[in-house]
Amino acid sequence: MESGRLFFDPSACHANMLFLGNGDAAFRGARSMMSIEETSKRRPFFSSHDDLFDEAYYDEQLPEKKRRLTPDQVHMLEKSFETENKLEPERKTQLAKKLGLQPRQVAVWFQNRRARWKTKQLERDYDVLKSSYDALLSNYETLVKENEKLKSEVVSLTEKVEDKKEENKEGKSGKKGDELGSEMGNNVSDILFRNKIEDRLSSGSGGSAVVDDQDGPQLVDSGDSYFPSDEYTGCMGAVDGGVQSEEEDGSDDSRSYFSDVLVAADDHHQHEEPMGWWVWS
DNA sequence: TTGTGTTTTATTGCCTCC
DNA sequence: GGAGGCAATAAAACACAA
Repeated sequence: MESGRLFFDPSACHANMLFLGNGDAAFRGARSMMSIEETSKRRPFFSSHDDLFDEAYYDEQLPEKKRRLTPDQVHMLEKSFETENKLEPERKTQLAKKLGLQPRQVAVWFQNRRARWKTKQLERDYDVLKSSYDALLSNYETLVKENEKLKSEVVSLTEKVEDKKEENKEGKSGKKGDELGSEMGNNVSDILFRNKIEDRLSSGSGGSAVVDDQDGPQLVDSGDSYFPSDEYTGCMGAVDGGVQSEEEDGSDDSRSYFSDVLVAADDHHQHEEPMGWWVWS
């Protein structure tokens, strides 16, 4: 990208917090003035904060290349980032003074830190979505199996009914064929009805929405939500607890990176209930 | 030691907001 | 128009296996 690079000059910083001044604009204006005749001399990174102001060192090692911040500096920046991930000018100046850095460096650090946070957030969002998808898929597969089972039950009972009808036609039964058929039919209805009730009770749902083994879950528009709320909440609760962790929120905006998109999609589908579970607090 | 992959620091250009 | 944010990118610093 760029042909000439600019390097932080700690000696200049030491002398006067640098000619760049406080603002990024000043930096941007002034940066073209800086030359980059680099030396190949390098120094690892500061081993302590005091090294920053080790004049003797800079006298012999100028100019400097890019170097890492000390663990202490990083720690303080992290703490500051945790409380607020955006940087007002005053705080930037204060932090810079406190850490012996240029305000520009502090600003850049925050910018990069926000980018890292965002990347992590996307990873977390992906994990959440994937777990959610897996749970739904498994639920769907269970329902499909159950559906198959019930269908075969219906087929076998229907066959029995037909057999009985046949028997009756041949006069081997005391009951009339129509009566028997109707009786058996009622039995089938009873079984199906009971199954339905049990299904509702056991799943806690408002009834299975999956009525056919198509390519995926199909919504039967009964006026209910597509996903039974308690079932879904339970699922997401588990997912949520499992995935979020590792990295601090570090911001007042610590919600799912996808939440806006999902809510937007939700609106688009005229869904009445907010998909609150996409958002962690 | 060296090659390679990852992380961190910094720059550039574009965009938005006031 | 200036200030500041972000995405994309460069390049130094670092880690680590071979």
